[in-house]
Amino acid sequence: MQRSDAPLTEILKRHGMRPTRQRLALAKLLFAGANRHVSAENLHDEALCAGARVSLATVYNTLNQFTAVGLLREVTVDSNRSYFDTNTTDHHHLYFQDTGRLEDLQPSAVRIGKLPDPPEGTTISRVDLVIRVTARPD
Amino acid sequence: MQRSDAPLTEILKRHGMRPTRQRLALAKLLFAGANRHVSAENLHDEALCAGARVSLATVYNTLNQFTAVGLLREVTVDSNRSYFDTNTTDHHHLYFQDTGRLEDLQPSAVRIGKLPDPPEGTTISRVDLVIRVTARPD
DNA sequence: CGCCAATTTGGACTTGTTCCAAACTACGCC
DNA sequence: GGCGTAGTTTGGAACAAGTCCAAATTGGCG
Repeated sequence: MQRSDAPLTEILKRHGMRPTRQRLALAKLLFAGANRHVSAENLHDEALCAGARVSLATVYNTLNQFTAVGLLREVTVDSNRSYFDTNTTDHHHLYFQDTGRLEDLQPSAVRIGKLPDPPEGTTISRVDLVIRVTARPD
Repeated sequence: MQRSDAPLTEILKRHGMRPTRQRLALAKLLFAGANRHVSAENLHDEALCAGARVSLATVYNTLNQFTAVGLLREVTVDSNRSYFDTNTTDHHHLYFQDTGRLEDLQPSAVRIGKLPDPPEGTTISRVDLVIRVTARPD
């Protein structure tokens, strides 16, 4: 509860969430280091290993709340599982179909040259581009 | 069983599948008219309404088989449900987040100007681009 | 016509996720 | 520092999409 949790506490408060033990533990795992891609089960396991007592239900709640306030972004690459990305800036993804691994692409790595106008009465909320790769078949 | 099912029968055979009553009925719904996007439940309902006796399990089997042989293509836009697209040519998608509606974009509507090289030992199997739109908030 | 492998099927099962009511806790107030 | 209460957490039930399975059916060939 000491150490550098202060900034995390601040972040949670700023988004209108109480800095509970569980949210802090998850936030620490998510935002402590480099950007990451996690699934709920995935993060739950990690939390337990790290000694945090958090239920799976809370992990789901928290991921959804973080996403709702913009701390996370959901990435749809697999129709059986949700992935959450700690990188909420504009970028695209590289997906290894064989392993399920997901990586960010530098925004500069992809250039979209032309997009259609959105249909009348709608606005573009996001443009997702996913490059799917498999092990070379040789 | 008469009429223009002959071509459908042919298509099934050509892909190593027996032209069963169920597969023919589903193929007819899928390939008779314009390109479509369907989910399993969705197509099952439609088949029942059209008077075809097909179980949901068979709809799943058939969609997966059709996809495996390249008659359909799976589109991943929603992490709770799989969509299948009868348009297997190269193109992208427009997704109405409010309604769940999915539309094809003309290949010419989007131009991807630059793509990174795939990592060593992998090949790009597909590049999926989805434009997500919502009702304009005004 | 009859056989056999391919197919279909209902129902059980699995997996990912949400729901719920009861227990717990952060935090403002005195 | 205790208290009260609204916000949180939780285990377990509930749900939904999809797969599996063993038994029944059927297409196609001889």
